[in-house]
Amino acid sequence: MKRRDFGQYCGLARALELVGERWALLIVRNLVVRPRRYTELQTGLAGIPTNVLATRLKELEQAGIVERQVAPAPQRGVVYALTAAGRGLEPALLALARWGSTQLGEPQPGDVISPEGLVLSLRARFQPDQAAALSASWEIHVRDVVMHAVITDGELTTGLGAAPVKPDLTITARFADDELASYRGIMSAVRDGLVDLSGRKQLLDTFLRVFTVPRAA
Amino acid sequence: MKRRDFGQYCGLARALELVGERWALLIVRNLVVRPRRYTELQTGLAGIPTNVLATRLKELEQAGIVERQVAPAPQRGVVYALTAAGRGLEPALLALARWGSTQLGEPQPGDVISPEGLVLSLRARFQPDQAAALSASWEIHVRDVVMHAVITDGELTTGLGAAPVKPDLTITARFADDELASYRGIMSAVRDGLVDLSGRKQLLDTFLRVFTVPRAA
DNA sequence: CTGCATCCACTTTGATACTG
DNA sequence: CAGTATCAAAGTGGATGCAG
Repeated sequence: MKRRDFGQYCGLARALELVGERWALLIVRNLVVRPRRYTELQTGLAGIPTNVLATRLKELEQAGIVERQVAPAPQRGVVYALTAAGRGLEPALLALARWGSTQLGEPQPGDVISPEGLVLSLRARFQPDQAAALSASWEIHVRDVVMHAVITDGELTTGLGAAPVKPDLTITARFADDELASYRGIMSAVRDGLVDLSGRKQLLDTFLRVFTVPRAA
Repeated sequence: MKRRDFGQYCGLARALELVGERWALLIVRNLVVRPRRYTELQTGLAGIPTNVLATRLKELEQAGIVERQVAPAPQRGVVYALTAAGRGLEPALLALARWGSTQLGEPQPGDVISPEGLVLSLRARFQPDQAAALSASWEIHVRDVVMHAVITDGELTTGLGAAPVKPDLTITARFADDELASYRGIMSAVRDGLVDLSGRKQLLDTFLRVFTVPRAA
């Protein structure tokens, strides 16, 4: 059951042995946002074969990255969650996402955007220096996806669903039916005013500043 | 010749499509340190099949990550180097290496340590806040590997070979013949004084401080 | 319905041999 | 030196089956 090692005593090689296989990091990406059931992962990862998902989950569990929890009382089912080690992958995920987003061309026909991808983009684009000592919260609605970004004293938390407390500003992006609601698309909509706002509207500029990577970098 | 896409318009997915295949990031790792010829990569990546190396190099070139240069006058041969896009992968490489190094157990029999792995470890472990406004240079000798670390006003440059200018301190680590000269091994040797020094010996503590990830993190 | 396991065609990888 | 050619083994994608 052991994948071929690289035979190097090296952090990068080890990382690739553990999460370098196809689909592995995308599974971790979805679990970073929140724990998920098997079928949620399956539908969220549009296109992953079920046997590959099962295999990866076993390998990731074996590696101590994912934990298989049997949900207790109400729903009772299997829930997959990241361990502390798994959560430790987030900086690497964000770094890869930042680089990859510079390599994104035009969306191909058939491409989809997952809610988790949007949350990851938000985190990847966060500019800590722009948010120093800031406290503010936003809720973003785009098609049927709702996500939130809360900055407390410069610290960011994001996730899917409504904000945990009433957000300072709610942004609803309007999209044409045939338009892909990508992160860039959302930011363009915000820039061009193609949004409905509710709350402290002056926080729209702050949003743009805090979640846009400056040109120079 | 196109590898199956993930079908997601997402930075992470794109990154994995471009450099997610086996051996790809290890090739990039070696090229980050310096351009290499085909055979240097082959021997440096102990264990990579030659057809896989050839395939990866073509894919990476296609992706605009690697550049194939025909060396000019004296040696004339093929040299592979990273493009600007390829160099942009370094933060992601370092983040993965940092995580992976927390997942390194004991070295397996047969494991090797590549010089490039050591250089990457040095960069991955660099603590910018500990080096603020610092200027110092070290040359590290370990077995037959020589590498250098130069900090100029808080900015780090590292590489293989002797330091570009006379280093402030030269550290030569002593290792038993059967001991693996890993980064951890080197740092232990430094801590335990199992080193020969030449130069400003008080820079040994600085070295440890600047290139050791603190416990808390 | 959820959470997989099995089967099969196809692709990628590893190991080795060989060539301009 | 810088690869290509060949072939077996392993991994992946897609469809389907099935128990709790």
